[in-house]
Amino acid sequence: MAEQVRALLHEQHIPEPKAWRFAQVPGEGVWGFSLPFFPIAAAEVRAKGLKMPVPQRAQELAQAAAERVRDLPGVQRVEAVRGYLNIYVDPHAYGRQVVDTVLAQGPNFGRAPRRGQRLMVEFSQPNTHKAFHVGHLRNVILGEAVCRILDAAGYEVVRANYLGDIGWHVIKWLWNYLTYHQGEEPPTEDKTTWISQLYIEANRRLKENPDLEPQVRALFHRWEARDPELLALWEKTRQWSIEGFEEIYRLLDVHFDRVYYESEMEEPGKALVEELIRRGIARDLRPNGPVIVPLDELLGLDKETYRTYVVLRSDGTSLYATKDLPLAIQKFREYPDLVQSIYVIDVRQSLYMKQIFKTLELMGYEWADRLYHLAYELVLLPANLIQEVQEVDLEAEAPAEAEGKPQAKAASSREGAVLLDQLFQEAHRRARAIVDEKNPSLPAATKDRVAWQVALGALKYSMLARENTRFFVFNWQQALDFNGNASPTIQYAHVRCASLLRKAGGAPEASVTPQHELHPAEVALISQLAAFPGVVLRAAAEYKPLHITNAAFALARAFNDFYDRCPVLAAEDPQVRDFRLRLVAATKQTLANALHLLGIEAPEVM
RNA sequence: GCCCCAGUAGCUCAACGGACAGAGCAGCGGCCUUCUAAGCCGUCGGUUGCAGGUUCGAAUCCUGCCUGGGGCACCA
Repeated sequence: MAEQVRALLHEQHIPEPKAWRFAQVPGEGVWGFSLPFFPIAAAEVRAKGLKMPVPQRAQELAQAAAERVRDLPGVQRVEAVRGYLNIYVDPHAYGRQVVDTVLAQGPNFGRAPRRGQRLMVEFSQPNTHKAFHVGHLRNVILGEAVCRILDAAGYEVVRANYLGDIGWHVIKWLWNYLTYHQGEEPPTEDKTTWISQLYIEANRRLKENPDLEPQVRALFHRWEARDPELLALWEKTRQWSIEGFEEIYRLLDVHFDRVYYESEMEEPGKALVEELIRRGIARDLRPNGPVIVPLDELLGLDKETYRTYVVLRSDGTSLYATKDLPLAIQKFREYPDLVQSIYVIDVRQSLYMKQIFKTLELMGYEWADRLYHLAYELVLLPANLIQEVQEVDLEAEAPAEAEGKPQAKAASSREGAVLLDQLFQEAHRRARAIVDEKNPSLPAATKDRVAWQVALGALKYSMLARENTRFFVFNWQQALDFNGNASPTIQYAHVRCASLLRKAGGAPEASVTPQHELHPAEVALISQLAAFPGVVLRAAAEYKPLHITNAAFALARAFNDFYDRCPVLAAEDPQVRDFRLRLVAATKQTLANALHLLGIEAPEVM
């Protein structure tokens, strides 16, 4: 269709507008192409020196084009309005085509052809021997959604995790365990909470009694000396942590293809630092200073840009910075064909990430320009939760906020509060209460399952339905708001579709061309379906699940509107009924596909 | 001091340089003997932080400023 119009315009020597939009024309209940003629008009006025307002010339051009396009096959109506050429296509043929496409492609609707390109997404990156809390949740949910979206956009995605399995926090935990909990085992369920309690306890003991610190330092030396007994305990307890994480990942429906360990990067990292020094990229200031990569100096930049990258402590012990270099290299060694290596990491690490990338570039790795930092903002805790946090937050410093200032505090890794288990249980409790209220006749087991689908969906959706780089202020009410622009609205639309299809015994398999005059609600719904594949590509290109949540919500709203206005089962004309049933089936499929990209389940009943 | 991000309805947020800046929540008023009311409709609500600039056209791009948050050598 677009091709035909394009060819015709070309034939008639009418310049072709640059921006092609296939969309509903504002205010109209039908759809078509919308072409603005302003750029051409502007160019013309400039070139020929016409004394004429651009909008007027645009309108003239649009009108001229309209005359030519009018008789094309498939074109139902053409109009030139305020400089736009609107070409309306035959809604019956188009409606059938959209519905047929969705139903033919099924779960693949919205999925692009395979590109034969692989990329890696590193996300989650929890520390072992520590809590996993709401602050970590956004990372996991975002990372997983981005992976699913990239996969749908045709990439082969390698999901990578990077476990912080060593460092002072681990040593502190081990010290507390050895000294006060020798021989204890975690519970079979919710290991993470147990582990995190021991960590909080370790911090409390050390804060209350700083004299104990030499014990911890002594333990660190035993670690450095690779004391076999300590190593064995470390491995065992680390495994508990990992099992705890797996519980959470299972619940969130997240998996990883490759797990890297921080502890494995320590030796290679130190070796790399030596190489950097040898090659004159790094400067060794030991023992009076650290090993640094003076990036701005090396690049001859007068203005502070990359600043100075510290790669090794003055005492020779390693930093995160030491280990991130070999990690990046290891990834490309294993997967040389990666077209991109994405790091889902807190926006505060932006400068640090740039330093890593630049250093790798200076080292001559040709893939350095394929590294990408996907930044996201923190989850904040509002004032009413801070109190709760502080009760268990014995490591963080007391907040010194002024009176009257909006109080929000980052849910940083030091804080134990709002653990995931607590959050999930509360979410489930609330969702279950609503299921009981809305649909009391469901069997208890079904109610329970639906409550999980709704609860997790609401949490995931609330974190994805905003710009990655905007703060997410956590509060129970909003995170678990089941109305409006939230996942239950979308799930509910899916349930309504399922219900209609159940009652009808499924949708007709054969293609149906609607003969009736389509209701504006039907047109709007079909438009939403047609837009979905484009939205997926855009979400992938920008790494923004937000586009998917917006599209899913718009689709759910369009469906609810349709549901309210257009009888399906009760339609008098069997052909209308058949077409609408197929439309319902297509909507159900697209809603399910969209929810899947967000990692959210689509219930059959709720 | 340098750098990054944000500032849009009372609140939380959308909006590919394009048509009248849209949703949800909260408020008010309607719609369930009829396909699940977790829904739908109506209504109220805006000088898109300020001032310039570019453009036929700016919430969007550029410059400056204001406000808030964050980052800047051995934390992770």
